[in-house]
Amino acid sequence: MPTPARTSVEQILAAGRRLVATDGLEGLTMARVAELVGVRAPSLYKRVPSRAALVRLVATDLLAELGAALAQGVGAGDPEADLREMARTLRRFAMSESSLLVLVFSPLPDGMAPDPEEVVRSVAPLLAVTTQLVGAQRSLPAARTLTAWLTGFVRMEGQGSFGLGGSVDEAFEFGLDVMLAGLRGVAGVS
Amino acid sequence: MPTPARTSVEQILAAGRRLVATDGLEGLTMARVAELVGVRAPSLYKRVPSRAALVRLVATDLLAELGAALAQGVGAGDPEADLREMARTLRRFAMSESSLLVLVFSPLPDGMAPDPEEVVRSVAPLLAVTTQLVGAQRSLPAARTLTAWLTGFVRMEGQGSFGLGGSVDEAFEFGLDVMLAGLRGVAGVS
DNA sequence: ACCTGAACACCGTTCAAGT
DNA sequence: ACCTGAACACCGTTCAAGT
Repeated sequence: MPTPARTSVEQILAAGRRLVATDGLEGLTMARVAELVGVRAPSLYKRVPSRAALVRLVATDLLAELGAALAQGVGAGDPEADLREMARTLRRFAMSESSLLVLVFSPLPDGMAPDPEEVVRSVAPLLAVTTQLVGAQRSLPAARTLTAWLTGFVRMEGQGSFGLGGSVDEAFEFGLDVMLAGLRGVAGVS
Repeated sequence: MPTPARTSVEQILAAGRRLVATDGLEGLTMARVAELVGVRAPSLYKRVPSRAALVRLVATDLLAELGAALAQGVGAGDPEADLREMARTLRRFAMSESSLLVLVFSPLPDGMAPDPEEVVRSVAPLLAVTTQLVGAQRSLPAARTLTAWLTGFVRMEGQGSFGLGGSVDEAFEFGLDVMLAGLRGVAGVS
């Protein structure tokens, strides 16, 4: 006699996301997720193969959101303006979801890292802009330089690692100036 | 009747470090540490207040090692050469201890992050060089730009996030060129 | 077909009891 | 003074039993 489903992957995902946001990654336990969706822990395994898979689901979900935000701010202006816009968008996103950042810009145990395909997709807008800036041959190292700086920066900011005082806003804009001046410089030498 | 100590903080620290290196942070459990040092888990609490404190100890230890390596390569040449040297030293260190990287360049749960004082000390050589490059007023944002890029890069490399092919060595040297050209550029405008 | 309680092997941590 | 077994409250996960 089939009994009706009492929850769904969507509900479980939302509960997982809420727990990571409020209590960090270690706050996402199967028992607490189950409680939030109104079911017992073993039932979760009908929808999700493991806790690691659930973490991965939340991370991928978050990354897709970031990718959508990035893609939105691209297109109109010149490449430098586009890049500034995207960088600020990424930082804004990271700050608004700072408690979830651990899922996207940090190393996760095996099996919890977000879907690599989604990673590539979310970074695509950045790669498009660097191609315009430094040409196709150098676009890959340029995008890597840019993403390394960006992810390093937002992780440090989200973690509160800027402990020496001074304006973090200023440091971000300064960094943006350095990146653009530097990309201009190496592009000119080519 | 006092019984002789059967282990030490040093042994416990070494065991913790070995476990993180081989099995990641989650592989460091009190039971396994105890087994490695030849004691039962409860005895560890005579030397170390908690697992979190032990993780923090390992992280601080590792960071001190990095700081020593950085300080070593500084001094002789011009500031740009010093910076290149230090950047490569940091990357080499990160690669050689890639499995321990999670302790130094990643967000850790509260209470596990390395001693902030040690963080400041380890970064001091970098700050000294950026001061020479861009002047005292801009040295803080410059150092932040640099460390953001460096930590972002080594974390991505250690995590294997450079999945699109291409030479990672080249991307690092390219990034170094961008940073130096960029710092030169903004310094000139001052 | 889904949900449940019971169970298993693990955690970190505390503590009374031994020496 | 240090070490230990036992215990506690928690994990993730499996599974037979219920509906």
